[in-house]
Amino acid sequence: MTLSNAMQEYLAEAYRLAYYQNGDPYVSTSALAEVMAVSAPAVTRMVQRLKEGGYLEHEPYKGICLTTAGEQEALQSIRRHRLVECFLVNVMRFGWHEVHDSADELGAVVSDTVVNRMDKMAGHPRRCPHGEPIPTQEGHMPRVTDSPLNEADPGHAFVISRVNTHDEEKLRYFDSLGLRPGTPFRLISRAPFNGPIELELKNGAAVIGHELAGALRVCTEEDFVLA
Amino acid sequence: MTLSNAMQEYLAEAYRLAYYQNGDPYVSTSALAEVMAVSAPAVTRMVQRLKEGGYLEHEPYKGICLTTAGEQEALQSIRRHRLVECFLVNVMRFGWHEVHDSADELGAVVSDTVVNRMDKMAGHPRRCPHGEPIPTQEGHMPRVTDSPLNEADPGHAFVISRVNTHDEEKLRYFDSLGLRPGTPFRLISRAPFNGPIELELKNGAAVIGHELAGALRVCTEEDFVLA
DNA sequence: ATTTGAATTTAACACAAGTTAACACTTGAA
DNA sequence: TTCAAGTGTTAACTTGTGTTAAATTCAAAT
Repeated sequence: MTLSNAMQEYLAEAYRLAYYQNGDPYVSTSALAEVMAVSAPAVTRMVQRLKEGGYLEHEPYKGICLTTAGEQEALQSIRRHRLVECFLVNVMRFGWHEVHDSADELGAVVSDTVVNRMDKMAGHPRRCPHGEPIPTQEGHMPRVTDSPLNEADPGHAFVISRVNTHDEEKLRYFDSLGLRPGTPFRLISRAPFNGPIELELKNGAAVIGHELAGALRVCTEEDFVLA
Repeated sequence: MTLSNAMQEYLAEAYRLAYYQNGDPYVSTSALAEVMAVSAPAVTRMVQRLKEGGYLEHEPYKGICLTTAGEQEALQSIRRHRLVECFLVNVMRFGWHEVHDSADELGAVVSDTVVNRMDKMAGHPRRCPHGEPIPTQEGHMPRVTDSPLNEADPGHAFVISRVNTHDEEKLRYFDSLGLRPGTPFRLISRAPFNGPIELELKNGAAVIGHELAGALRVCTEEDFVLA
């Protein structure tokens, strides 16, 4: 069976959801509907088709779980998307906070030849502009070790690892504060009861709310370089 | 009314057909079906929808004819396509003979922002890699004056203006002979009865058949630079 | 002037992907 | 233990784009 673009997108999103919700590998169909901005029944039916193709398991009323084949398709799709993002930012000089939608559209159509050329021109990046790791051509997703900023230990030095939102407004705000993947900083304090979080950047301090901080994942300087 | 990608493609192809078949402005639906690689009824129905939108006139059993609105849409679409081709060739260093299909897919999805950036990075080109003129952002198609190589006067100097085929094999062959848009040469002779055509290039001679020569359009050195 | 064959249009149907509305399952609390 | 609330699935319809088969129109040749 040949996978349509829509099918690949479903697989990719399912993978992303499973990847973030560490623990059980099941993803609910409604979560998928949410991220795909689509109705729940649409998801259920697509899930059935993908199941017939052997790309996932479906435990009714419980959730879905990608098979190896499905995972591979998802990884190829994610790779395309992230490399396109890198190309748009590193080569075409768009802002890292404004490329997600364009990359979505382009990622769906570019041929492997073009993607590989983009990869080369972007300097064989290891992470996308939002800090997410880029799967290898062989379909392996690098592991990253990081944690949400609102759970990190005060007093230590960190680096922004990933910025985990596609909300354009939030991204612009982070960018304006100088908070981008790779930015080093020191975590001064985290006020109790989900209070504000105080950071010290290279040039100046910054304070952000607890919730917003949840979108930022941080790690140590050494951990930032991927294995 | 908002135009789907398919609609834009129909308009663009209709424009191209009308542009090449100088003389009457009517384009037959079967010609459209041919170039779109689609059945005739599909064309007829789409033509009706586009007519309702005011993008073309339809004289049943005779052919279609774009309105000003339809022409503008077509030109925007053609512009996108050709700029993407230029970007793939000038910036990403693909061969001019291998980019048509990729450009088709990409041209359908890139946003205006991205196209304009591509335009800039490609050096604001005046012609696509096959020599076709690029419509302006305001929707004006530059006129080019050239004629088929198999009708040109022997003994004079020319420049390849356009290479008028998408057949990958032919393009590769032209490329291997050094016959590309912009290549200067002298037309030595044209054998009678549609016989072979003899050219003198910068480094060496070349001989090509009458029919193949029909795909090459040539002009004088001065005419090659667009107004 | 008819006829006949090619070109064109109409009609009927296929299929992918979406929607809303109605029905089915699970589960926590009375 | 049962049942109301919330989730998940099935069914029926919509839209966009394609198909093939049948009918229609045009025009050229007898």
